[in-house]
This record gives sequence, C-alpha cells and structure tokens, in this order.
Amino acid sequence: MRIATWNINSVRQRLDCLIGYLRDTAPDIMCLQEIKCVDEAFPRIEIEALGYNVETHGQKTFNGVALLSKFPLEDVRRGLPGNDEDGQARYIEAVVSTKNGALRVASIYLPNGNPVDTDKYPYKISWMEHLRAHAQNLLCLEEPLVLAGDYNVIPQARDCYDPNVWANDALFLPQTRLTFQSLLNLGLTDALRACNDEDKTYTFWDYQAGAWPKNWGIRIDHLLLSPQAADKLQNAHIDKNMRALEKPSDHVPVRIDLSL
DNA sequence: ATGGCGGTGGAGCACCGA
Repeated sequence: MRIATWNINSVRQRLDCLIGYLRDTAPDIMCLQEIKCVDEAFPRIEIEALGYNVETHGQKTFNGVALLSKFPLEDVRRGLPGNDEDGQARYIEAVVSTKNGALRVASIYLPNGNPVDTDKYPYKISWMEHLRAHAQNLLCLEEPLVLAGDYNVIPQARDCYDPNVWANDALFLPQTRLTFQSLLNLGLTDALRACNDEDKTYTFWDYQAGAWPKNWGIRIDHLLLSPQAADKLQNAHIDKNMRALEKPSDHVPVRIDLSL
C-alpha cells in the first residue's frame, strides 16, 4: 500500500506533472492540497482514466484538498468536526477498504499563519487545536490512520536550511512547534523521521531567489501515522526530482509504503 | 533570503503563499 501527499499548487496548472507521477510512482492513495479550484473544475475524468476514485473538497481560487484512491473511498468527511464556521476547504478524510481491512486517510492543508501579527496566526493555532481534538478521537478507533498533508510546520531546526531565517515565521515559531508536538504526543509517528534521520530532507523550495538550486528548503509536508499504521511502515521517501520538472509545484510529493 | 516566483480572478494589479 503506497500513500503519497503533495501540495500541488493548482491541480489545473499541474495536471501533466500529476498524471506522470501517478503513472510512474503509482500510489494507491494520493492526498492533494491547494487544488485551487471548485469541485466541478477538478480534472476528474483524466484521473479516473488512470484507475482512481476521486473525492474533492474544493473552493474558488484558494486552498482545496482531494483524495485519489485505487480502492473505494467511503465515509467521506469534508472539513474538521467542530470547525463548522471555517469557510476554508482544508480537510478531507475517508475510509479506504482493502482486502486486508480498512485504512483511514486524511488530506490536510494546515493554514500558513503569516503574518503572525494578524488574525491569521490565531486562526492557524485554532485550526491545529481542532485537528488535535479530532485526531484524538480517531486514535480511539485503534485502526490504521494516516494524516497526510501540508502542515505548514517546520518541526525542528534541522528541518530548514537556516533556522535564523525562519525564527519569527509562523511555520517555525515556538508556539507552532509546540502545538505540532502536542499532536505527535497523542501517539502519532512522523513517518519520514521514523525512516530517515538525515538532515536537509526538504519538501518545499520557494520559487524566489534561486531557493531550489541553492537547496534553501524546508520540511513542512508530513505523514503522521497511528500506532496501527506505524507498525506497518516499510519506508518513506521524498520525491525531490519533482521539483526539477518544467513548471513544478514549489512542494514535492512525500510517500510511504505500508505492508497492508 | 526575499526585486528577483507563480497561482487566481479577470483583464489592472491586488492578494495569497511560505
């Protein structure tokens, strides 16, 4: 069972990249963020032609998340429970039925939170607290669970090129990292770190200032696993080559293999 | 490290992202 997550930065601009990735890497489940379109505008036909079921939670212009799966998607949840006043499409979850049992997967686009002296930062922290509360409930189910997406959190200093540059940024502020850690402390495993202890394992490089050729990256895209999923973890990989394509997203996919 | 990119909407350029 291969599960990938990718902030695609507009699915319509990136359709060729996406189709190539689905063909070459063949994830069973693909979690997308920043599709930047309404549900009706999602290139559903093209993706279904590759053998995927498609569930979207889109909105006009900004945000938007989706789940693609070779297995049927059931019990689809759009939006975080207890966050009904949130007009931003940042969360979609579903149960994937396989012959070896059920697996629950969510595609998450956590708010950026900048600038930190505006209401965007408290919105980010509040959103993280809603996510933690929901994760706590899901963990009670004691089933394989993968919470994958763009968390907009740099967990540790070694997850960015220069911690001094990010010191006052919403992605790296102590409160951001502590709130993320409190999510992990529920018993979730950061899949990449469970498999790879190397530094400079980045998932995002800014379009500006030659960040990619200079390897000025950050690691903000994560797959968090319940104990029942972590027990099945075989490997985790960052598809860094995707940043070198024509018209790339500024994020690259991250993927795991589970023995499921 | 930030002028320097790139997406959206709409037909200029503001807004957003990280």
